[in-house]
Amino acid sequence: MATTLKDVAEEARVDLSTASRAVSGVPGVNAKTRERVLAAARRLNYRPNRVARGLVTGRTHTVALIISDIRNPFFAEVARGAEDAAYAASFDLILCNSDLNPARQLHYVESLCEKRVDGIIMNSVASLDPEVNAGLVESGLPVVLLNPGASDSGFSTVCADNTRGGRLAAQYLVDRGHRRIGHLAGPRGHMNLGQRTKGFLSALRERGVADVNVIHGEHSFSGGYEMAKALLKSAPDITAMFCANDVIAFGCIRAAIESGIEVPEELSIVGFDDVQLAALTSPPLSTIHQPKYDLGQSATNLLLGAIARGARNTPEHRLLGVRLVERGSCRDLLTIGAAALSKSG
Amino acid sequence: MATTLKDVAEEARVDLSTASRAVSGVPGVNAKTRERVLAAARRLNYRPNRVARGLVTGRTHTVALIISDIRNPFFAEVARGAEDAAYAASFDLILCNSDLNPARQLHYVESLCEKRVDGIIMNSVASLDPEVNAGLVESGLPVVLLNPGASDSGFSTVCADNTRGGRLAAQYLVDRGHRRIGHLAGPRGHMNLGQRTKGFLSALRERGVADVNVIHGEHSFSGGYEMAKALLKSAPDITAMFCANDVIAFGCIRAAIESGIEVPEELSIVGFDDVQLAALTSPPLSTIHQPKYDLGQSATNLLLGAIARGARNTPEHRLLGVRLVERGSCRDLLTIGAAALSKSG
DNA sequence: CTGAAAGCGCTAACAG
DNA sequence: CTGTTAGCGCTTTCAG
Repeated sequence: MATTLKDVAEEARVDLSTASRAVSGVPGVNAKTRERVLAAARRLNYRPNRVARGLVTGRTHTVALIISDIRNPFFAEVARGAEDAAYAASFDLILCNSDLNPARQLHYVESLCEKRVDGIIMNSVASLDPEVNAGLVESGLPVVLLNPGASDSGFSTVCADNTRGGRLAAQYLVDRGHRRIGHLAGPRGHMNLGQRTKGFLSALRERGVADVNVIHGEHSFSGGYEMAKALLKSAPDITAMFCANDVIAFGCIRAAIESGIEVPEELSIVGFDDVQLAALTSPPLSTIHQPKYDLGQSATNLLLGAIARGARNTPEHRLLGVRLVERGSCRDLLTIGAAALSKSG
Repeated sequence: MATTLKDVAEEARVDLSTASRAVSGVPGVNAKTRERVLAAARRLNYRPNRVARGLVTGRTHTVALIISDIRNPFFAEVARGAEDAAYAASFDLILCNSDLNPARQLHYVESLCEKRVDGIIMNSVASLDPEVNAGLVESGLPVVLLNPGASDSGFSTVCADNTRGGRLAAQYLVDRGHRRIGHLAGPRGHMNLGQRTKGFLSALRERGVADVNVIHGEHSFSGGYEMAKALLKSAPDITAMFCANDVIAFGCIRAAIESGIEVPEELSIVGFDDVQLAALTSPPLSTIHQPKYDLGQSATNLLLGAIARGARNTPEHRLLGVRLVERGSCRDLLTIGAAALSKSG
């Protein structure tokens, strides 16, 4: 069917091995012969078969990215950073959506190993069987985690400073006079979101704020909507809400609107991620910014480095900075004018 | 290094080929022997090498999706539909972002061919070299296009009824009294967006509306922002704007806000796609809904079918329905109250 | 610098 | 039902 290297070799009247050398560009080949082979290849419209090459070299020039859902704009941004880095190095990127489902994640990991991808970037699901995890480490397949990672997981990690982000949110809210606060935390056991919660709560505690309602749920638009509905009902007197990510915050805004609660007049909301559309919601969302594209790019470059090095490397851990972006979703309770206005309204 | 089928065969004291049959689950194997092989495989923690298998079977169980940018929420939705369909069939999905750059798209297509992916789903870039295109068709590699496609391209296509969507937008605006209209069309030569423009303009013409300003640019947030700025300056008297997609519309809203133009009071805006966050902007965006997830899923299933069938099939063309979703970004100029209000304002 | 030969790990006729 | 024998298309020693 397709023309093979053998055809090219015959056409150029050289041995298969010489054709191989010429085509893959290794040094020791006579310039004339090489040109002859290349010409023959062009004439026959030759396309090297990477599968065959992969079988002998043991490298596929392919990496995989396992995330929960590409529809979350945060991950879209990460994926783009990852793909750009992969593309720059002539690698391809396999995209996997796990929905945080351990079974689905496991399926991906196994399938990817069988396909001999050169490396994997993923959010470790806490519930990934420790035995499988150990097997993965032992297999020597380069893996970069997009979360802080269990201290000893043995993998490299790249993630934003979630704890600090959580603290920033707490500080911001408390500085503006909020004392009865809600927190939409997302799924239990999620490492990144969990750190945000941890940082948020500890900063709150340090500031003597004890009245905080934490609720868990899915870290999606509808999850945010549902958590907000529930919390708004069980604790109607809260004045501010910290959402573990922007998409949750969007769901929260929607829930507030439907409940006739004005944002930020009656309820202040802080998100996390600083997704592009955070600037476009009504009101625009104040949120913790993290470098999403860089996260994907950095993780991929780290992975690519490990692959190139070949040998088992000592894990490296990168922590990327965060900052608060102030927009219009929070009210300052300490500003007299605003306070008076609200009391009278 | 990794344990191979040969190891398993030795461990189970059978021939390599028998081990192969047992592992790949072909019928003619004694139940006892099969169990013995499977046990050995488990004991040795055997992982079949799909690369090797791929070399002999000629199938990689991998398909690719080439889009312009995964950060466009429309494509994130499409990609998820595609990945779910692939996952359901035990295929993997390689994600490629072309930015509509012909060189980058070409690079992907060649690289994917060399990697022997089983099929490709993509937005054909008009400027993809016709010769390359022909070569692709001739190669017999299954391809599904996410756009109407040049009549004769020889590929299957799956896309929304863009023309009808454009007509819907025109009708809606005209019915509400708009006569001086702008259109942010996106990049020249883009097939999907081009059809929207075509449908929009022809419906406008049929209704006797001649005063329409069309402007081209990138089909991104910043592209929308820039096109809107330019158009708002050159034709400040327009009362409505049809944006070729939602992301453009978001940029348009931002431009209007910055120019002190109120939406929808002074400027009505209609988008296209009905991206999830269209409901959350201020004001919420009225837009043409298209089934994004289904698009990706349907395209993938079509592709998978072609792959399974093996032989070259006659191209199939699927056109998915659209509908207008009315939200808050358009004003009805024919409503007396509103009109009076605006005149006095 | 080039050719000969071996083999990557697996499947697929073909005999027995 | 199982073993024998060829490869899939390519890289990579090893000689010459």
